[in-house]
Amino acid sequence: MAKSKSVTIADVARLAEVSMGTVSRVVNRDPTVRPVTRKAVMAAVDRLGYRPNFNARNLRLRQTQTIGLLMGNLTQALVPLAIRGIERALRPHGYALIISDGASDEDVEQEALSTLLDRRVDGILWMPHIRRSAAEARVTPGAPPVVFFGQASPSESVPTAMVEESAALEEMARDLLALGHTELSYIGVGPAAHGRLRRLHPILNELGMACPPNRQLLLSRDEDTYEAVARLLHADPRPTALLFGPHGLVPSALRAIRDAGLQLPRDLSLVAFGETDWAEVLNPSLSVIGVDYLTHAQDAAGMLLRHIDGDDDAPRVIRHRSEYIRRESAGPAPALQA
Amino acid sequence: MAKSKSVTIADVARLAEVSMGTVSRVVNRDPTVRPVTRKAVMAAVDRLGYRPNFNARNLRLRQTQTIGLLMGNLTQALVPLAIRGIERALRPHGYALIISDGASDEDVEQEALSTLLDRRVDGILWMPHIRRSAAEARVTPGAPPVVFFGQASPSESVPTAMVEESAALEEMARDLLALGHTELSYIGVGPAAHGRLRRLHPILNELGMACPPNRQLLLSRDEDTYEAVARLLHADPRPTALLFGPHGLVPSALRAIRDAGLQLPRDLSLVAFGETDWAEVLNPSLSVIGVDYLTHAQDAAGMLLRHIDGDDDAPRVIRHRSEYIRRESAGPAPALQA
DNA sequence: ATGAAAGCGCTAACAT
DNA sequence: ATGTTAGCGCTTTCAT
Repeated sequence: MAKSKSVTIADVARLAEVSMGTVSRVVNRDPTVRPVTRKAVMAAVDRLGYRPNFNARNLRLRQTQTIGLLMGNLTQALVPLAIRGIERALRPHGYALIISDGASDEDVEQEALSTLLDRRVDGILWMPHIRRSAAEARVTPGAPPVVFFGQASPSESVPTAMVEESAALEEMARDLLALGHTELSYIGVGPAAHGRLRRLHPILNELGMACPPNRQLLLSRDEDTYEAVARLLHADPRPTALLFGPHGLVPSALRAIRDAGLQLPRDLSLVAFGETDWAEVLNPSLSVIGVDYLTHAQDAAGMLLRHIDGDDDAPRVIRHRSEYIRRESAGPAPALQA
Repeated sequence: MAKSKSVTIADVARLAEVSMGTVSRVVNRDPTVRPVTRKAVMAAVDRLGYRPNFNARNLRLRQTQTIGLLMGNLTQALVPLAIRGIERALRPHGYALIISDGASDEDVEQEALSTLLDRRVDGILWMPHIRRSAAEARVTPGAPPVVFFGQASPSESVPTAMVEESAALEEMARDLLALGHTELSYIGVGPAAHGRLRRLHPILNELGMACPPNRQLLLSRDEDTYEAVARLLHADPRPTALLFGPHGLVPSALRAIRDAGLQLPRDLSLVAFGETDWAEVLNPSLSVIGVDYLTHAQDAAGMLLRHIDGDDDAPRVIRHRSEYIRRESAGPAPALQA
C-alpha cells in the first residue's frame, strides 16, 4: 500500500505560524477566528494543497459520515435508480455511501453486514434477500440504526420503507377477473416470494379467484425461470394468467412461452412487478405493477438519516404506492375467446 | 449522531488481564502469542462483543482498505453487473466499495471525486462521463491510484480497462453492408459519444460506407432521444440503419420509430451497444454489440488492486472484447426490397 | 482570539 | 511471549 505522506494540519499550522487548533477552527468555519488569521491559514492551506483527513476527523468525532447500503441481491434492475435516490438524500448531508452485495446468498449477506458494521457506518439501508425474521434478528441493540426498504410489510422492530402493493394487486386482480381469468399463477424468486404469495392469496380469494398452490412457482434462483415456466405451461389445464416476481424473470419466461408455441395475450396473460422502459416497447407491451424506486430509496435514506440524528419523531414506517399499469400483455382469458 | 461507546481494545485487555498490544496481536493473528493467552483474550472478546474499529486501525496504518467507484452516470443498466464484478475482485482482499455518482453533470462528478479523495480511498475506479482529457487532468500525482474503465481507448497517463469495440464494429458494418446498407447513423449521449463516432468513421469509410455528419446524433441528455430520433426519421432520404450509444436509448427510439409508422427491420435496421436480457425477447429481437461488464469491471478492479499494491509490473491497459450479435432488428436495406 | 494538550482506537517498535 | 509507549490526523476543552 502506497502511503503517500499527505500534508497534515500540523504542516499548515507551521507554515501559517499558528497552532493546530486554529487551523482546525478555520477549516471548520469557527466564527471566532480573526479574519486576518483566517486569511493566513487559508493561504497556507492553498499553498500546501491541504485536504482534511476525513477519517482522522471521524475517529475523533466517533462517527463516519457514511451509510451502508446492503443489497441482498445487487443484480436487480432497480439498483441504479435506488442508488441515485439514496445519493440524492445523502449528499446534502455530506454522507458517503458504502455498498455491499449479499449475492443472494445467506452467508455472503451476513458477511456483507459484518463488513458494514466493522467499518462503523452510521446507519444501514438494507434490502434483505434473506428471510425478514432472520434479517430482523441481525439488527441488535448497540448496532447502528437500520432501515429496511423495498419491503412489502412493515417490521415490528426495524424502521421500514415499504412498497404498498395490495391496492395495485387488487386492481390487477379485478382487471384480470373482468377479462375472464379465474385463477392466477405467481412466479417469484427468493424468500421474499413466499411473503408476496401469502399476501396475494387473500386478495384473489376475496374476488373469487383461485390461486392453486401447485401452480405457484417459488424459485430459489433466477436461472431456473425458463425451465420452471416451461413446465408450468404444460400443466393441464394451462394457466391463463401469470404474475412475475421481479421483472428480471420476464425475459426467460417470454422465451419459454414462445418456445412452447404460445402467444401473448391470446393464449396467456402476463403481468410483472416493476416498471421498466422496455415494458412499453415489447410486443405485446408488458403490463406491470410499477414502483418509483428512486423516490422510494431516497425517502428510505431520509428516514434513516433522521434515525441517525436520534430524532425520536422519525417515522418507523413509510409507505410508497405502486401502480398497476395495464398494457397489451394482459388480455381476455382463452376460454372466453373460444 | 448517536455515538454508542463501543467496546475498545483496552476493555478487552483489562478483562483478559493482558496488555493492549497482546490483544491487538491476537486479533491480528500474530503467531507469537501463546495459545493460552490467545484463548483468554478470545474469551474476553466474545464476552464483550468486541469488534475491532476498522477506522482507527486504518488511521494508524494510513490506508482505508476502501476503494471508490466513481460512475459518471450511475443510471446505466450495466451498473449492477459492474458492482458485482468489482465486489467479487475486492472481497477476497478485504476492500470495501464506496460509490459515487456524477449524475451526468460535470460539477457533480468533480465533487463526487473530491468526496472520494477526502475519504482517502486507497484507489479509484472511474468510468468518466466528462471528457477523457478532463478526467485525466484530475488524476494528479499524490492522489491515490486511479483506473479508468468502460473506455474505448487507452489513456496515456491513467491505467485503463478498455472495451475493444473496433472488431465488433467492423463485423457489424460488414453485416450491414452485405444487407445493402450504404450508410449508418450513430445516436449517442454524452461526451463519450464523440469519441465513439470518431472511431466509427474510419471503419465505415474503409468499407465504403457513409457516415454523414449531419445524420449523427450526439445528445447531451437521454431524455432528448425520442424527439431527436423522430426528427432524424423525417430526413430525406431516411436513414436505413441506426446504431445506438448505450442501449438505454433504445426504448425511446423504438417509440419514435413506431410513432413514425415505421417497422423494423423492414424500413429500418437497428443495432445497440450493450447486451440485455430484453434484446432477445423484443419483437423483432435486437441486434447488439455485447460486452461482459461483470468481467470487465472485475478485471479493472483487479488491475487497480495491483497498482495499489505498488506492483510495477501491473498492466496499464487491459482489453476486453465485445461481440456483435446479429438479431432480427438488422435486415436488408429498404432500397433493396423495393 | 488563540495556544497547549489530551485523547479518539488502534498498531508497531522497542523493551524486557 | 508480552508489556510499554509513541504516534496516525484530527477536535476540543481548558487556559491564557
